[in-house]
Amino acid sequence: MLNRNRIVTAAVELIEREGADAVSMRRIAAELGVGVMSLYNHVPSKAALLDAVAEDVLSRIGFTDDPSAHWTERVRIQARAFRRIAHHYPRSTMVVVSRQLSSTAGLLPVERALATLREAGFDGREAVRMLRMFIAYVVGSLLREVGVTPTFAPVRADAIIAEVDPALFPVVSELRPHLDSCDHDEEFEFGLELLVQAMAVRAAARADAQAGRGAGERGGGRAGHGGARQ
Amino acid sequence: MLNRNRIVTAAVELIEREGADAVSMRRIAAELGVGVMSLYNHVPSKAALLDAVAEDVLSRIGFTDDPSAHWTERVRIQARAFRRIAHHYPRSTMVVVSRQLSSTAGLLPVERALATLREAGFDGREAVRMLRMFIAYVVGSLLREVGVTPTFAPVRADAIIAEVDPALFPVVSELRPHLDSCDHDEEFEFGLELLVQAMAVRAAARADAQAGRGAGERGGGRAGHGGARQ
DNA sequence: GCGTGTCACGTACGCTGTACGTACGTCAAT
DNA sequence: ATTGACGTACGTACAGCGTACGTGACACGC
Repeated sequence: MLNRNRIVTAAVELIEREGADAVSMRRIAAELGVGVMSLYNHVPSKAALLDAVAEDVLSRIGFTDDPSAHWTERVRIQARAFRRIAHHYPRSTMVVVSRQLSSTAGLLPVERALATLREAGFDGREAVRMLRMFIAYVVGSLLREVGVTPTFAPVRADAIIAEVDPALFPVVSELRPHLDSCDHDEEFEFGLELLVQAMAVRAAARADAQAGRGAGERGGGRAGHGGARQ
Repeated sequence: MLNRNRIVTAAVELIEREGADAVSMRRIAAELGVGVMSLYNHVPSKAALLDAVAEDVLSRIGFTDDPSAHWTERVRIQARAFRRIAHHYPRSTMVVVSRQLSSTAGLLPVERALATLREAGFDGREAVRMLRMFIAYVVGSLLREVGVTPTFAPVRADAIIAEVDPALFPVVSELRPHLDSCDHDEEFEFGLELLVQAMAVRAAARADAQAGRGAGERGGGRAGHGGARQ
């Protein structure tokens, strides 16, 4: 018996196996051993099917939230959970990312993330902003890692190796070794840590401000801010 | 006379006017008043044409680099230049982002960015990492802004407004006003500022470490770090 | 038995990218 | 002046696409 779930699963498998370009209704139908039009009894259109694929992948994000952990660690864990899924379904991730989906799938991650941020001491407005910034970073990173980089990220290596003119691009030329290689895990963790620390500084600044003016001038967040601005 | 540039330009215009889905070789040919196959005298395939589109858009990034400005401000300016282009060619930006291109177009931005980061005091390895992190954030932000959000970012607003169950998603439900609205400029600047500050803290920490151990324990970046970690 | 629904299917239409053959310039060598 | 090569534009043709539509097989409450 054909049903929506079987179709979506077949689509995900096909995407991972042969890439998003290989996906066609005929191909999926063949994969399932049914006629093409039978699919349309369960899925209104190909676009809707791809939306369902995105939703499906997103819903697979595993949550092992540990409420006893420090909020900074919980943020890291959630970011890594997202990333793990993307690595498990790399090609489908591209579908997720390049598709505007309006469903409530993946709302659970948002709920958890916002709760964590509220716990960290941010008000609603700030929590949402932090979340959006975080998602931007994670999504951007995945886009690079998963192979569909905007540009120049891990760089095509060998292909261009001799093409860069040191006179025109001295810095790029000098840093080529670092540009050519890219340890995705390290890079991700580096940015993650930077972001978490930045958030923590903000949180500390908030706490200071709320704790009253008296001790407000102590070193911590304040000095960090000053150093940053000048 | 037909040539590659006219074709690429027509493609970009068509994408912006009617969306990437509307792009077909026949459509572009019609737009230029030529036969379909004539295009193939100047462009090897549709995929190559889209690569050319990406390259073209990327090369339009305007650079008003001000070497006299503080490096933090230069970072902001470069990020905003990237973003401006994306807003000028929103639909083409999606093409840029969802396409692995290996050309050296857009290498100039990289050169400038790396130079700026070196100037800020980062070594090669760190500069590259900072750049990658930055690109990830900017690209992720643009993906959200340009309309093809991975998920839940500005949220489809009205459509879901009643759908969220406050019992299941208390925090999302509570923060709905903030989730529904999204001032892209503000959000972008918020994340940008956070990142720049985080980078500045890192740079300051580096400077401290290099300046010798004696004054290493002074307030600034150090205290900021401490606060962040605990 | 008989409507009424659901589900798988086949056919058909208009679209796609592009391989291939053709026809018409222009330029170089004869 | 004639010839040949070459580059460019074009038309035709083919395989594949998404999907609208109609048909037939089966299960159900009456």
